[in-house]
Amino acid sequence: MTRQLRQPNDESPLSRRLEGFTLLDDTEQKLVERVETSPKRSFHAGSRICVEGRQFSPQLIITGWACRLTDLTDGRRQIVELLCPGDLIGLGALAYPAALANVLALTTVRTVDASDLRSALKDRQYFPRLASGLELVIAEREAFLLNQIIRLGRMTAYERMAHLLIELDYRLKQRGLSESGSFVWPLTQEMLANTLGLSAVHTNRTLQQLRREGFLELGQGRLTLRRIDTLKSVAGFHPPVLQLSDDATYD
Amino acid sequence: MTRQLRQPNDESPLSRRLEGFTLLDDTEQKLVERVETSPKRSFHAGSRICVEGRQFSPQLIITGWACRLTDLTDGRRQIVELLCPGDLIGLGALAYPAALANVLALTTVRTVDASDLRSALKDRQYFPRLASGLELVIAEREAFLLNQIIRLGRMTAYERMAHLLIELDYRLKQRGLSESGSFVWPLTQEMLANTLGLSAVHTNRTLQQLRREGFLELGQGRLTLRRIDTLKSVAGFHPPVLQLSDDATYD
DNA sequence: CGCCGAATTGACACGGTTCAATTGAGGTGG
DNA sequence: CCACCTCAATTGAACCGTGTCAATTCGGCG
Repeated sequence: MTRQLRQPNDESPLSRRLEGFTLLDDTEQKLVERVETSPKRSFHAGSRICVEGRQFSPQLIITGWACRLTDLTDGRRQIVELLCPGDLIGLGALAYPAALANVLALTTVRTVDASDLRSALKDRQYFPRLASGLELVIAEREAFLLNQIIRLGRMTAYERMAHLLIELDYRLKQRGLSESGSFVWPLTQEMLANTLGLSAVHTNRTLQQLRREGFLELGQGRLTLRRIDTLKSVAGFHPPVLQLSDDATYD
Repeated sequence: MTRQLRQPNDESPLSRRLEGFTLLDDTEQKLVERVETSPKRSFHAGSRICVEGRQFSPQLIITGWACRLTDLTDGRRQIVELLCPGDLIGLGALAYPAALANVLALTTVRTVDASDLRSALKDRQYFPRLASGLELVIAEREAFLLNQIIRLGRMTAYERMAHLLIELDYRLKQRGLSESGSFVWPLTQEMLANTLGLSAVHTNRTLQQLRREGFLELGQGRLTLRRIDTLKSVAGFHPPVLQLSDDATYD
């Protein structure tokens, strides 16, 4: 069974990610492909993929964007992280307990069951490289959570936005979903505001400033970053340093 | 070998935490105790426990406080999470790669090697309950990271501070290190500011307001929270909902 | 063509920052 | 045991980044 040629918008975002992290053997590759092609669960925009405090089965996003968010009692709302194709839900701790936050579909989202990936993580001896790869996926996710904390805690609105957009480009590129800084942009300015910890109005103004300065273009559902290198240094963005640990040479 | 009576400030903070999560069998209990009593590594206040981008071995904090932080190029600094006795460093992803952020000792810190705990997590079949307990520890840590994001993104200075202090009380109580809202307080106002994403000046003023209103007392290295229930509702604090998942009854 | 949610704009208020002094408290050496 | 040093805590005043409120415009879709 030969590997199929991949289309620019194919449906194996996780395979792509893992390719960048580690070399899987044939069995592992097949396993991931089987997971990615298994029957999809579909959620329409605005529906809840999982509910805070309720158990749920681990899932892998194949298409569409979602987010994890928390609502405060008075209507304030914070998006904790954005989830794109290739992201896993509920694989952080292995035997994940209840969902720690709501997960909301931002567009139509299709997911597959990721229990088999969880098993591979648990019984790492059977699929050692896959397990290592998934651990890097998890570690990378943590790095992005830390980024979110830095953004909200110590950056100006302008820096926050630049930093987030660069991070998104970085993440999407890994999965073959961004080319030369251009990717689909399904986010409402209100959602973006809830991600960046800003008001919708100020989000709008900051977006305009970046546009005026020629750092980004927005149109028909796509966002394009220009002069990314300049932007990166403005926002102080550094890709996370991830490497498989060599168990022997710790310190 | 009978269980020793524990002093209020004993050196088995992780055992205490795990007791609250899951019931360990004798072997597992002994394993944890062996880890906790193994030779300590000592760090003096201000020294780095691990450096961003460098590999490090997993460690368990036995005494003292530390923090994970990131420095921006221009001197701004954000503390990502505070680490107290009973917290683990470097167990997030199993085969943790490089450190994602610096870890700095805020007081004198003594740690032990936690490799054996990591092994228990990896090969869960040998110590299933311990592994489950550690997974809850990891999940709880994630919940606190999410809390940090909510605080920084959507709360006022006043709420942030109340929320953080309550969370700390909650965490320390689990480990037998806080009684009726009172615990050691080694943090400088500047460090607190770097945690809350505020300036040191405003941190000072907010602290004073809480004091004036009778919500907290600070003196000789201890912090005491008063009228915690009121504070909890002011800050909207809810303890994380953690439960061992029952693999059979997902949805 | 008309509707509705999203994007945009302007004016104003305020939470929090910055800068610059001053006070306080713990530690050290003479 | 006091004088001194240093770092943390505290205070005041001016400034400014963002939030809020309230319209208005735009854009996609039935």
